[in-house]
Amino acid sequence: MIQERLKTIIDACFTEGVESGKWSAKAAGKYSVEVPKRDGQGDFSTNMAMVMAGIEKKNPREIAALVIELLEKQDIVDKLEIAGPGFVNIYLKTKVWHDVLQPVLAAGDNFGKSDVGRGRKVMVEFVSANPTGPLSIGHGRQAILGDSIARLLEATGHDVYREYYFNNAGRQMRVLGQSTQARYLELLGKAFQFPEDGYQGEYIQDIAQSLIDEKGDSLVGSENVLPFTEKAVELIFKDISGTLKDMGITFDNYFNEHTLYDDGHITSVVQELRDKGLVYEKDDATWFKTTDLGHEQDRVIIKKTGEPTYRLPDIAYHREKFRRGFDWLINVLGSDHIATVPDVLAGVEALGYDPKKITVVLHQFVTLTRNGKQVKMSTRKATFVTVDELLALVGSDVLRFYFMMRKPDSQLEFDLDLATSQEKDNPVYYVQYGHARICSILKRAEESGLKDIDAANIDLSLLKEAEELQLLKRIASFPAAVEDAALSLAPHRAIFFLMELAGDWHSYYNKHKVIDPENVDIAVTKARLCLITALKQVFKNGLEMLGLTAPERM
RNA sequence: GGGCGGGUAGCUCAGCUGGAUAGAGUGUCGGCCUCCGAAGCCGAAGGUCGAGGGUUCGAAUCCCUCCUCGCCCA
Repeated sequence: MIQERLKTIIDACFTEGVESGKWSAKAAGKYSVEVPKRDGQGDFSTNMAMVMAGIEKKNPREIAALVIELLEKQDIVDKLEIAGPGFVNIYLKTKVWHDVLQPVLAAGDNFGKSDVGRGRKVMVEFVSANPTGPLSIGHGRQAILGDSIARLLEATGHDVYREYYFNNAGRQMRVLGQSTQARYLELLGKAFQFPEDGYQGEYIQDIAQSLIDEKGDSLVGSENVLPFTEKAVELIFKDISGTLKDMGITFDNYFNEHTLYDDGHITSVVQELRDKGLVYEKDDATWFKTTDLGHEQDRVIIKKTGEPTYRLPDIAYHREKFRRGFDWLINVLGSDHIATVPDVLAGVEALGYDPKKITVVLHQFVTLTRNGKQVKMSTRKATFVTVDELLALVGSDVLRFYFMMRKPDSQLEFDLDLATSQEKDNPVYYVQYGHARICSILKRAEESGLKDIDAANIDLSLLKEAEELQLLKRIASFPAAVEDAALSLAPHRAIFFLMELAGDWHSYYNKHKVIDPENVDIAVTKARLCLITALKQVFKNGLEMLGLTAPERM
């Protein structure tokens, strides 16, 4: 909130400098206003002079002196200095920082939210796991990543729609049905043949058992695998959505690939591409002429068996997304799906849509370690750890926090021993404890008759400790941090903000008393209560924005 | 062979669109509870930012080559 204000002021000074002939307009938009990394370099600094010096081949420190001439007239500015190679360090009057509290308290639960995304309709597609078994740890990362991106976009005013895309037809499903059928027969003591590449997880037995509970042995002679497949899909989906719900994740829509066939979108995509001369037949297969679109080779879209490859429905699906009126399409995918991306982009572009409106967030895998050794996972062999198991061990907050903590590009190592045996050292508690600690103090304040603190009648200039100013600055930077995390599709940055916020608070707490029974300076106490009330709001908003709880007691 | 993503402290990882003396957590070592909650705080030690070259006032960040790990494609 302060930084934006300062940026506006600096931009005005830049323009003034251009108009008065101090420098040219070439550096417009190229300089930045930043928070310096270390103390003693101002509340903010700008590299404007160095950028201009580079363009105009002049001495940066001389230009910096000209910049200072313009900035020192600004009323929020306290002190200016030229530093290092030509930075202009800016110190603001402390009143500026005291003034941040009242707006925060007035905004309440809305503090940190913005409307930069207003009017922008965005779909986040994620999870999209076919119903062949419980969600694995990799799906868990994707679910949490996608959901937290969606939440951040909502917080910045976007109109967000969450969608889960799946396919319950095809070979995978046939094998699932056959596996269930085999277990069904096995449980009834009949002869059975388990498919060679069948699903070996115990959940298949559970599904078979519930079929027995419902229909007894009436399906023993069935040559049709469909009843088994349908039951399996039904129960697995129920399980998946239950798991998602346990993590606070819901979808606006589950989109079945099959509707693309039923509604004729598959054939119409082929026809449309054919009309554009981008489809031809060769070796009994149908090809998409991606070489015309700058790719290395053409791709098969319909195999000689008549079955489409995955590319075709993917293209048709994305055309539907565009047709449904979304301005921004975000696909959260595991890095193993990277190969599908270029074909889809080429497809929608050929169909006349703008591929730049699609952003693919690729995330690397989760590696799981137990006893210091990596655990190998496979869905089919059922040697995986499920999200359900992890949730039972550590709960939603810890799992979400851990999975949000890393940027998508990084492989994420999830140490089972650490998550289970050393819960107390978990960073999520560090942040939540910060919130609980404030609640505890506020409760105590209330018990001593200090309530209904009204910022308007409190002398906030009494907040002059270095730690207090640090907290005020951190609080003021919250909206920008949210916006940055949201627009960069990087939830981990929001997590880091919260950890830094908690660090500032815990340090302050250990150094200064909010309520000091010995030194009963009621005015200072009131000012500090005002500060931590605002701080509590930031903790709460930040945590809840990311789907985490803000506990009052721990 | 090609594509994508990694390689930063003992370990797990931040480091934004190139900025000042490269950071956090954890681990190790040493301190802090008569005091608003010690799930906390303070301090110390710990680095050839995978290697080499280039671009420039300035490179962990951008470009090239190579090494290495993961995933995908042929």
